[in-house]
Amino acid sequence: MNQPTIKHALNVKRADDFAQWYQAVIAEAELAEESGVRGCMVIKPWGYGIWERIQTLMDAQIKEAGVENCYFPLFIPLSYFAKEAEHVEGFAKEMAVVTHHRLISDGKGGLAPDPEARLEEPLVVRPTSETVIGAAMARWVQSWRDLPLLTNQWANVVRWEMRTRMFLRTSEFLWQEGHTAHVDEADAMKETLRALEMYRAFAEGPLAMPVIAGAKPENERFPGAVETYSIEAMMQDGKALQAGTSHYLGTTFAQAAGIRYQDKDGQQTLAHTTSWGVSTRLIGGVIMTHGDDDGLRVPPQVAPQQIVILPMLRETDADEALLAYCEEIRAALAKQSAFAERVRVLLDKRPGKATQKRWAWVKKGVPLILEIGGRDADSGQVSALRRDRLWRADAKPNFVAQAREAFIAAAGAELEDIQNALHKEARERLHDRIVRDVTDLDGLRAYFAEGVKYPGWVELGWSRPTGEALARVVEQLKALKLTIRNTPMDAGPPEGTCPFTGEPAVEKILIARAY
RNA sequence: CGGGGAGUAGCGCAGCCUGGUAGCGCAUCUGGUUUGGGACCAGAGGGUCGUAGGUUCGAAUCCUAUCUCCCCGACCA
Repeated sequence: MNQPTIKHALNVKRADDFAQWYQAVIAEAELAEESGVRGCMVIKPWGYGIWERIQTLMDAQIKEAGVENCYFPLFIPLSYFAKEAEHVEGFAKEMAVVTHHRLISDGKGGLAPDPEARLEEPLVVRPTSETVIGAAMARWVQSWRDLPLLTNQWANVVRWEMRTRMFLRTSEFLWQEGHTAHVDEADAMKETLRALEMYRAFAEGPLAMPVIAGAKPENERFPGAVETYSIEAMMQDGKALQAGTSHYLGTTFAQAAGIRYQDKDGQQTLAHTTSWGVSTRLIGGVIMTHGDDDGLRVPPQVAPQQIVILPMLRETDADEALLAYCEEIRAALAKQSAFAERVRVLLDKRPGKATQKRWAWVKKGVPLILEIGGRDADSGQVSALRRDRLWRADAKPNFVAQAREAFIAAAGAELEDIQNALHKEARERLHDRIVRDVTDLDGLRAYFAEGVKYPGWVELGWSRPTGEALARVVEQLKALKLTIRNTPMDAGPPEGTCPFTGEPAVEKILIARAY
């Protein structure tokens, strides 16, 4: 018996070369491309459309929480950074610096910075905005009545990374950074955890990307933070991706910027601040969570288009009637709802065969494709292809012919079903690949042994060493190319002893290879 | 930033060693034949060979510098 062979849309498979597959998806789905500038990318309409969906949905949630959007400058005076030693040390190695404000001819037909136009104080291109927002907060906060002060900005930031990967680590990236100031630790911590929970729910919901929320170990904290929390997602190659962070900054930045308020007793008191963010890295997470050997699969909630209609044009007089039929269906679908929003549907009228255009949309990962021909129009039907169930057992595309009205009525529910199916698949993978029976270093070594292709994560109890003792643990793990991801919020109490120190375990941690 | 690899048509590549008018496949365009599931035939268009210098009568090819990308490492809220 001949097993039918599926002819996949990509020529690189995940199992053969995951890194190359990742890049193939980005190229073939037209998400982004190289820009000619080191570490920077051009985000193309389909990729940016996903980012806009992320922005739209998350911005609503940020506002729901009472946080207001602002915009702060791209350029930060160098002296702002100098005020907080730990913070500047954390970012010093990767900052872009503006030193001149004018160019002159270099006499060889080119241009060069004008030595006469050197800035008295260099400006740093923001790697993050704690310092400049802190300075503003110091002006805005006078009284306990001004707190909490809840701000957010959507912006680009620059970090001069040594090694870049599209969406995962680029020199310039887009993000949202929330910055808040509070009267005390309790209120600031509450906000820190609110943001973390917002990210967790956002990843699990609109992105259909299961994550583990937890506290970062001391060595992975944001420079200047008292406590850092993260959500960690598992990619299909078993590596962890830090997909969002939330920091309780204590009074570190309040001290540096002078964010003080007069409390109810009339005392000048330092505010407690937080910061939290997610970035275009989320798109990298979506790719590596949901992509398959035919390209991307975009969760319907963040898909720029949820349904694409491909008329089977034949360059005859019949085309006009077919397009009219398709347009009726488009208009009817656009009135349907999914996820409490209008369905986003595109009638792709571009000339060309439906069969050719289909594969472009498959690679882009649009959740539903409708191919409609004259016979469908005559019989009042549509042929629907779900991106998450692309192939039939006989290795042909899994088109399902349905009565037009029935399809339209069920379209919203079907999109929600696709969203759930993607989430379920990813959630099962995550849960299957977190192992809990590894209790010592040999076990770790065996689990993450070379040649084991897609390991997952290990959850184990440890004694939470600090300082030098923690540094030794980090070294040991580094030798195995492993990192501590976080202490899951809901892991429960640990048992036994710490595999690193031999002391009683006090909490559970996740250990994984990471992006 | 260290080690390795690579930049030639939109994409994938050959040509380079041994210098002599730029090639293949896919895609694109035109015509024809087909067409309810990733069509076929014929013809055509498209390239400052990453960039800048140098050697040479002549450079994709040799030399130098530089930019960008990929892999490994270091680094990485």
